[in-house]
Amino acid sequence: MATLYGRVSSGNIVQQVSRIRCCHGSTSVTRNSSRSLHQSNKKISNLIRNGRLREARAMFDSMRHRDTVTWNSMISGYVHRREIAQARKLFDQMPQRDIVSWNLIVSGYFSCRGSRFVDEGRELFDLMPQRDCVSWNTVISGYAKNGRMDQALKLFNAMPERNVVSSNAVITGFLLNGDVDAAVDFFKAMPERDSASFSALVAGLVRNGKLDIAAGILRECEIEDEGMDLVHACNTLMAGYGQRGQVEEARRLFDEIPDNRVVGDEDKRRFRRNVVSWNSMMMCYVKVGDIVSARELFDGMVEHDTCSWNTMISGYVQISNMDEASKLFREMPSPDVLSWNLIISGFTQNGNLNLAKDFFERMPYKNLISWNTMIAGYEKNENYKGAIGLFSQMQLEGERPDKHTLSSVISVCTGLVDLYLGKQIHQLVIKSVLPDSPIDNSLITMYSRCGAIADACNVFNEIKLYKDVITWNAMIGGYASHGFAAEALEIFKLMKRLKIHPTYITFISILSACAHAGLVEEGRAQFKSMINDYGIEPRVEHVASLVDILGRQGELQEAMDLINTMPFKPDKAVWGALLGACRMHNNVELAIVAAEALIKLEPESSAPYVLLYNMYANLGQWDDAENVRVLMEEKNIKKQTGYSWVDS
DNA sequence: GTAGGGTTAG
Repeated sequence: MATLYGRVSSGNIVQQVSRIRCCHGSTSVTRNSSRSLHQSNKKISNLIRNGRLREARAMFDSMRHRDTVTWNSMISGYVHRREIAQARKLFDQMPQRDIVSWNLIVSGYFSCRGSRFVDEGRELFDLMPQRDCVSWNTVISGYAKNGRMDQALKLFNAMPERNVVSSNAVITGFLLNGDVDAAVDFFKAMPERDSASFSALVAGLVRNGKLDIAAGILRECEIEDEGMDLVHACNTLMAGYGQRGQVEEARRLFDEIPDNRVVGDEDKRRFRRNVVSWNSMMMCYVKVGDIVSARELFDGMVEHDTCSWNTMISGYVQISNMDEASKLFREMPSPDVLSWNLIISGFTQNGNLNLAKDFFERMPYKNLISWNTMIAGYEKNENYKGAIGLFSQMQLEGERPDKHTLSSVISVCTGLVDLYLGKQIHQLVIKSVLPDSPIDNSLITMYSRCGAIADACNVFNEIKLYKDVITWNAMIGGYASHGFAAEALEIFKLMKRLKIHPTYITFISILSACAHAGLVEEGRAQFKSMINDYGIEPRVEHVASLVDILGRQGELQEAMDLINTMPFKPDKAVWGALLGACRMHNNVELAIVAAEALIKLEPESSAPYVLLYNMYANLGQWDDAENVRVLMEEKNIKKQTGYSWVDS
């Protein structure tokens, strides 16, 4: 049965909207209960602010009296979490909607990505019984953020009363679309600016890489807009310099902002450095690894906020100075989740899983990043069992894995060569994550490492989003390692046709494919093409394959010359390839050279001895063969499994 | 309880 005010979700929406009244709370409650209602509302909004939406909802459900503010608070909680369906449900259920309720639900739709939601939000805006400035600005900024500048501008021009907020949203919109000139022109023509206008402009310019334009405007306006608080804008520009490693530029700007530690107002400009200025400058130093300068700033600050401590800690974590990092962690007054996460990731980077786990278990509150850090830590340190254990524990505790979690767990499957588990995780990926190239890439690697080249191929073919170099490398590498040289070369051709630039890793796979398939001329040609067409410097891995290729063809001298002339030290793969070729072509002379080199690199390995022994035996030189065996015994080298004295 | 801008992170 329809209530007095109707339900917006069903029936003729326009008729129902006309019945909706705007009220401000209930008037029929006593003074006492209205006071407690006010208290409850406050509690709910506090819970929501602290991200405890579930508890807020439980409280909401248990309340006997609710007013419009109660409903609105709850809706805002869902809007914040982008749970638009839940928000809409409440909106439809609430007995009385005021203009805030409408603004909330419209903003909810616009902050969900996707044109379906944007259009729905607009539809609701058109249905609103009345609109205020906030309503208009919500929609303008909503359109701007979703790349629909034409509609944003249409509304901007149509709105009855503009304010600075509307204009600031337009600036942000232009810059999100990369329209730098339009943004600057619009900004200069604005009848009124506030500090947020500057922040929006500078932030957008920095995002578009126009740091010089931003610096110029700040300089110009310092005079023009005297008294304006430009510290936010300066901080943003500083951070922009830092992101690009331009520490000197950042420092110059930092030094230009009047020092907040100086007492007495010598400077005419009102704004001063704030904590964020110090933090940003510190971050610049941390980014380039200048920990000494960062620490100097840290010690010179008048007040530290949590971010200052965390930035400093992350600096020490970056240079693996865990003593100093944990010292700061102990000293800081109130570590937050990020501080804990930083310490944990620091310990895992240093291979200290026990300490990391220790901290992880002592955390007062974990978030998704905590779990991801710990799982990735286990994976990187090849403690696969630990990683899997945590993965199931996190799900038991109700934390939903995201793409970072799944990517770590896929790597675990790769490390364990566990196809069964890998397929399960793949199902989970399909269910829970949007298309993502890094995930697809690691799936390809996982499948091919597990020997399931057909599955790898399926993932590769079904990629809808975008195949990057890593995708191609993974697939080519998969084919190469399974001996499918023709397929590897085929998709390599396709990749080049699509103008994807190969990397040195691509050529490692290509050359090894050629070597294993005995494609001598192809291999030579690819090696040359790598250098001449793609300007990629050969590495030792490439040379190893080329030696292999040449050796198989019997060009042992050419292979030896290549080894002698290459600009880096040959490794065991290079000598191993040569030795194998010598064995194939019965060249004892070079075999001795290769074997000796291998023995020098790996004195405890039996493989070179065994190969030499077999060669002599094959040639009937039993005395020499016996010498090798005796030598092995003298050096106490045990034959490893997998090698046979009796060659086929 | 609703609209625009800034620093930290796996």
